[in-house]
Amino acid sequence: MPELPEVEVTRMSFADRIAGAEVRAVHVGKPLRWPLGCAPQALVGRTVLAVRRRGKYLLLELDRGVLLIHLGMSGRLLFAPTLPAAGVHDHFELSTGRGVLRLHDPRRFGAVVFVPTLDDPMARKLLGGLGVEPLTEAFAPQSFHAQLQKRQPAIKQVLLAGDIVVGVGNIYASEALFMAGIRPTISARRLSLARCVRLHAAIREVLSRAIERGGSTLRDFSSADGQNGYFQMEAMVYGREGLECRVCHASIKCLRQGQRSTFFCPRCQKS
DNA sequence: AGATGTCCCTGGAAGC
DNA sequence: TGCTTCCAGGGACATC
Repeated sequence: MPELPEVEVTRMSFADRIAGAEVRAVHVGKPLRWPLGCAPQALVGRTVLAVRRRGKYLLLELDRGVLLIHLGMSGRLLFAPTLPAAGVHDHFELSTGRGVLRLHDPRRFGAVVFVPTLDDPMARKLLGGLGVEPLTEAFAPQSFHAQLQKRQPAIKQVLLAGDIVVGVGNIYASEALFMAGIRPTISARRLSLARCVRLHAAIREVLSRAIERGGSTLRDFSSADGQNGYFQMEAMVYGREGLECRVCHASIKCLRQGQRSTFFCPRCQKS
């Protein structure tokens, strides 16, 4: 399940290599989450200028237009000089002068959408509601606190919504809340400034550490250069229901919030 | 408008 | 062993 770290690691693994490449052919497999938004053939002849990231979206900037790529939860990008013939789960492929970029996505929650510019309505729909980037200066403790003050739902769900801060998915939300000592069920508006400061730091810590480790959470994650240098994350709480807390040895609990599983330590994390 | 629930999809695990 | 059922998850969308 790619969260921000996995998307960023993927980006870094091929951005420099694909920059400047001209598209020579396009292959489209089964439908993804949304239609491509242009005829595949229309991409031929365009040049990839850069690969950027916004939240969990990759932005493949072309000399004319942008391809928005989302990995959904089972998506994986590969970029290599050559690749074997496309299989049943390979749903989008750009052949370029520098290699083949392929989206492999068994569950097809992913998306590849062409937009002429980022002002395009579709681009605005997908990117417009996103919160600040957690690893930039725009993510500041005071404003984070001020935003949370306006939200009634549980802090875990507010983090997942992604409209205050992007990139914190189900796994890292549980981990960051553990690191900050905050119970996932507490209403966001009830968090003191001091606790928001700790949560802010925890989110940055968890995400940046995961990026350093090469995208850590995934059992099946590999970056676009095929490095399966993934680590099974040293999760403190995620997926550890019934096991001992690594800090206090209490039994880790699991509950459902908005159809998602949340893991926490009942002793380390206070309401 | 804010909060909550539903759905998309399929591989793998668990249950019978 | 082979079937069925359940679960995972991001996030747009529908509904209250």
